[in-house]
Amino acid sequence: MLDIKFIRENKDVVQAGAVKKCLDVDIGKLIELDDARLKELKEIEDLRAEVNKVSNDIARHQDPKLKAQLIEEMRAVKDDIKTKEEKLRQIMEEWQLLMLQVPNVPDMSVPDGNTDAENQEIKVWGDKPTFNFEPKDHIEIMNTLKMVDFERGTKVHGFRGYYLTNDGARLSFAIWNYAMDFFSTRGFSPIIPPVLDRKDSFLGTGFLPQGEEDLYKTQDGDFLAGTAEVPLMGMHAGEVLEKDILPLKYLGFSPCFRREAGSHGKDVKGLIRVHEFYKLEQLILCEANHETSVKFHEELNKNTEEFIESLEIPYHTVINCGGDLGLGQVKKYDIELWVPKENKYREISSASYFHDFQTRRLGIRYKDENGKMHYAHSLNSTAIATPRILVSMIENFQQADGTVIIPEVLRKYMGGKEFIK
RNA sequence: GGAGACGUGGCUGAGUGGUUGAAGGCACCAGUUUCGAAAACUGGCAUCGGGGCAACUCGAUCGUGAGUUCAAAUCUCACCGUCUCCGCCA
Repeated sequence: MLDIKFIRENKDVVQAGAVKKCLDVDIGKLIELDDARLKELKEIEDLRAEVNKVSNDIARHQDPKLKAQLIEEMRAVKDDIKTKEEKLRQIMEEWQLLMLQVPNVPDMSVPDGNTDAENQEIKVWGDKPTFNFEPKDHIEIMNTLKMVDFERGTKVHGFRGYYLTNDGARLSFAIWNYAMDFFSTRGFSPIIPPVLDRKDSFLGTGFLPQGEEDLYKTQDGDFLAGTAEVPLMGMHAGEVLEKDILPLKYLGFSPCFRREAGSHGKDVKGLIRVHEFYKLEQLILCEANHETSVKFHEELNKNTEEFIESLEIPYHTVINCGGDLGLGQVKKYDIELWVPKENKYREISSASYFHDFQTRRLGIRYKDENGKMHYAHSLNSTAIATPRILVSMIENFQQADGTVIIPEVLRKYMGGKEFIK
């Protein structure tokens, strides 16, 4: 949610931002509607002022005849207010709907483009492996090593179901534990949040109202979060934070549920796209300052890059084009890992910042030194997602004999083992 | 799931229809005092929106949303939440 004042004062900028994000939003129409809203509001407030004033008079006057007369007069005014309020209610309904559709303005540095195909590579790291044998895909390797069971996964869960078994499960724990240690040294407090959450946090983070079809919904009207970002942001909703606790840096660990509606034909095999996975998520709430947001955004992305580098997996980083940005995102970097058998990079991480887009919806504020209220800024980035990371890890580190080298930093979490065999 | 109690500002806590945006206390900020600090004293101290250069002014907000009334923190209803007891259960 953007500030309506900001929208009014920068309507060309906001409209251009929507265009850059390839979204069809009519800012002119919103402002017309807002004019009507303000006009109606003013009329109602003036009438209320009169009622308030006369009501006080009624309380003070003793003369019963005069009282009765004033009460009668106010009855008529009240009817007038009711009519106007109904009109305002209708305006507000449309106004709110439009306001929810207004996207945050992308940063200058965001490239133009419609889809992820137009994202721009800004960094390449590591050497892609060369094999002196025919490399296999992660499905075949993991099946052979009894690390995964897709058949039974599908039997029990259905489409996209999987079991991680034996070293598949062990390797997952190793990654989580290693990530916990790695990110803790960078000032992140670990949190295990609830992922079965009320609607509010989804609205606040921008996953609703758009995107409902990608969420699992319970019979109580709650939703299963597709990322810990939802409950981590909801955590401080409606709060006024002490400025000196900022920045807040959280490392959320949670299962993630995604319906993947509309991607039925995509990535139908393997561990790339599943309905249920686990993710460690970095999240920061910081003071409302663009430079600070930018600084932390770079830091979040660098954290994940360095985490991947410590695992020695080749990757590249892209800056997402306007059309590939979410409604609230100002700028986003994706980190993509090399997947040898597919001969391409696949997304593992996504780092973005929002300015006060989310915190305005959620009501997360703090007071500055001068006692002035501000909405905090929010940012988040994947730390690491399992089992997706296993795809590139397994494929990159496979050997001719079918075994897989365990990255050195993970070995102490795997009982000192060097290979999965 | 059954029964009951309750939800007031950063915290605590008065307030059960009429100048109550809300007493008192704590915390916080400024000043007086002090070499400095503490204590004491004086003053200030909610948020959101509208109008105004400003002083200021108008509206809204006492969990949330509706309702009754000329007038609601106070009455009614629904929802959300917290606590206590009983039941069930990991």
